[in-house]
Amino acid sequence: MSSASSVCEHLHDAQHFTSYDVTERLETAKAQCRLRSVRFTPLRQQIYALILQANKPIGAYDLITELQQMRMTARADDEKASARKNVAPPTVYRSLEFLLGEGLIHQLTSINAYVPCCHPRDEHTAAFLICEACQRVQECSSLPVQEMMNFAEQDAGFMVSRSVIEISGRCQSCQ
Amino acid sequence: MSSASSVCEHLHDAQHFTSYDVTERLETAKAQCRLRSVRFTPLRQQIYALILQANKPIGAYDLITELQQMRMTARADDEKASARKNVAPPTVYRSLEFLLGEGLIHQLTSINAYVPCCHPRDEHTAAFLICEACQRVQECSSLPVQEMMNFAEQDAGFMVSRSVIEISGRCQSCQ
DNA sequence: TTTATTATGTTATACTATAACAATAAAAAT
DNA sequence: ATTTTTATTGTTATAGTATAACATAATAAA
Repeated sequence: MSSASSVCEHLHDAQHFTSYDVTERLETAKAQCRLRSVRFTPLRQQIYALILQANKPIGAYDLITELQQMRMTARADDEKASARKNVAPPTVYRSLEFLLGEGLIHQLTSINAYVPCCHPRDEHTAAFLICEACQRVQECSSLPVQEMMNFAEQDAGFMVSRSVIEISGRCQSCQ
Repeated sequence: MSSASSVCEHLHDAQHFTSYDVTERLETAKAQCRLRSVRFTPLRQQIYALILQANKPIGAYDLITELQQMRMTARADDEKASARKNVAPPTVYRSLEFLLGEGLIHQLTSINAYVPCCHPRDEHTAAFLICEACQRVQECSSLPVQEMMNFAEQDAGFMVSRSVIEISGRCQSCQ
């Protein structure tokens, strides 16, 4: 069985494809949140957009920096550019929590970073292949991952509440 | 196929068994380090012993605290108990690095803690089942884990350098 | 014994994340 | 429409985890 259908890269190196992708995904996310009647606020959208645009795992404090820059340039248009305040950690951590809860992003615990989810629709246990060279991340929900979970639940009698499956190394194109 | 042989709990709740175990493991580790001609210094032994005795994942700063107490009580015998200095983070982190390198312990990245390895001999990719109720950790090198790695290497063409497979939940006896 | 190497001590700091409370904005109820 | 309630964001402070850089001490090699 080919694994192609169960692997999804988060980086698409053709730039036009990437930007198109972001808009589309944002719209999809908006629709999804409307359906669930949860509030996809401007802040949450901004942070989701930043994660989508990053094209690689992005850390919370990187997001803070980027948000800060967005706000600075936004205020520069106004007269009152002096009043630009800092973005504090809770501001982004709370939105990250929301996005994680809605299944729009994944947390990469082993490298303290976040990536968009490539199948935001359904609940799924995912494994991640993290390339240390090009920073690309492949999200896998393939058979072996499910077998791992089955092993835990059936053979070990374990009731899973959270799984962290993260494999670092070099991806195919970086060898 | 039974999974019993591929699962190893780190907590043995009969106390006498635990203490015996620690001594034995320490001796085994000493022998192993002698063979490899690496230095299993007193500090490293102390830290390894603390991790063995903990019977559950233990954090770096917990180790610092315990080390500090060990040194305080040790100095209390001396006259010069006043000169007891703090144990600083690098002191334990360096020993942890050593123990990880020698395969004597594992790092649980998702909970920032460390456990003894139950098969210190051979190189192995391991998964961990972490019980959030009783804190016990099961280390698994079973088939599904190997299949995960095979999937990454063969299907995805990935060259693995590090793997983090940590599943949290409730173990069989805690449901 | 001297020299080189390895390990530990020490100080400072970076990085990641959360607690607690205040202010604001949106939704629900009246 | 206005009040009341709820949810979100701002703000300040701090907790928790880890490493850099350099000094000292202990061990191994020459």
